[in-house]
Amino acid sequence: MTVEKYALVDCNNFYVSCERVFNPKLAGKPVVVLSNNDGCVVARSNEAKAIGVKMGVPYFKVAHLEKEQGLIARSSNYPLYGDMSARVMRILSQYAPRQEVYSIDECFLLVGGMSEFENTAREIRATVQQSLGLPICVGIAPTKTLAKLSNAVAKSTGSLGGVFDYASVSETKQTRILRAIPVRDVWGVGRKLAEKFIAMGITTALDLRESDAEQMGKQFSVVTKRTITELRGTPCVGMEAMGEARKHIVSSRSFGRAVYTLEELEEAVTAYASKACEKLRRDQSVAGEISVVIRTSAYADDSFAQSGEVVFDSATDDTMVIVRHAMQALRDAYKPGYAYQKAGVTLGRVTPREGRQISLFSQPEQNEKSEKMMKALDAANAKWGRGTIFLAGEGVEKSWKMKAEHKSPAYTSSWLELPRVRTY
DNA sequence: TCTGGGGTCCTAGGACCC
DNA sequence: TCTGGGGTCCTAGGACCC
Repeated sequence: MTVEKYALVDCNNFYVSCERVFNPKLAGKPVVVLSNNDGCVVARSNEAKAIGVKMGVPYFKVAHLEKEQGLIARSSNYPLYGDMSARVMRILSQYAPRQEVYSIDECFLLVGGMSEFENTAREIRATVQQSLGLPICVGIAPTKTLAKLSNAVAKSTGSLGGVFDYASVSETKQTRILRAIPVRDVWGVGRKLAEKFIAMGITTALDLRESDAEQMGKQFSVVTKRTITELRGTPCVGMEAMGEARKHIVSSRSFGRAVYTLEELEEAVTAYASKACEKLRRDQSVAGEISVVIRTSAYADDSFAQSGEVVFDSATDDTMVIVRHAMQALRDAYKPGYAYQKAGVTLGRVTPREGRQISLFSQPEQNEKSEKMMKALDAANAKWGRGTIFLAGEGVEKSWKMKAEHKSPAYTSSWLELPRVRTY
């Protein structure tokens, strides 16, 4: 019988590491990458962690560290991170029969039948460092939940050299490891659950492992029961199939300043809906419904949010049709007199394009025409860069656009922004 | 002054049906 | 005024993830 074995490979401080690849001056310094709109800290170098910058903190609260401690902030550059991610994942995929890309910076590998994956993991680590300049860590264990924890151990214990195999240590040692991990740090235990667990006296990963799985399952949910079972070494969360299309597609952004008028909201929502449609077509899907949300700052005392929805007669991927529905949904939601800070568009009832239901009332010529138009639009934007062709409704000034004041160039995905190499 | 964005899954409860 | 029981489906909302 083969024992299940999972490896979780995770890039260290991924966004910061990507920035450092193209800007070596950032090495060894406290660096953070900010969320869209330069709002919150979403990635930190070890040096930034060391001077006390917390994950998710609003940047204005730590900006004083620029002067005091030499903290460096970068705006997020998702085209760069996405491209680097694809390169890492391609390399990793070569080392195991099955790969599940779990997020932009981590993936699971199913390494069940492979003996001694630990050595392979070290080789992977060296390869990624050598070819991309990105540091990674690998956790290996009989379940995904334990692989996540093992990865954290690999990351926090310098002497391990970035790789830790849970099964390679004694049960006593395993118990000691779990005792040192706060229950909040277990995969699947969020803030709310952690509060409840702690109130029950379950404060560590070990406490959770030793709790009554049946009883906890009844009291909370099957998710909790699965987590407990996985902590005991019995896998219940398998590998997800790759390439399944999303069921919802969201495009939302905060504005760089407050927005009051319907006209400006129309521009923003047109832009967001167009972007969602691009994702939709890339997935080879069609959508049957759109909802538009507009909101004021969530942190204001009188915060206000309203949404509108439109269900389509037939599912479509046509930007112009969808934008028209989006405008309807927006007008349903809009109330004058508010300082809007954010708008978002969600496409719902998303299904594969193949085998979709065509409305009884639509004309085939119409469909063909729209298909050609969308193909041309996507091709132009792929060739000459996003935003080469866009609907006039997006507006040209876009004065509501988000802030990105510390942005690095799109080194790997735009011909105009390639890094320059100087020789002497 | 300044607080992200994009997903998934699970559950409870209502609607509806026989 | 009295007034069954059980099943399914759908949706909204909550919790989680990175």
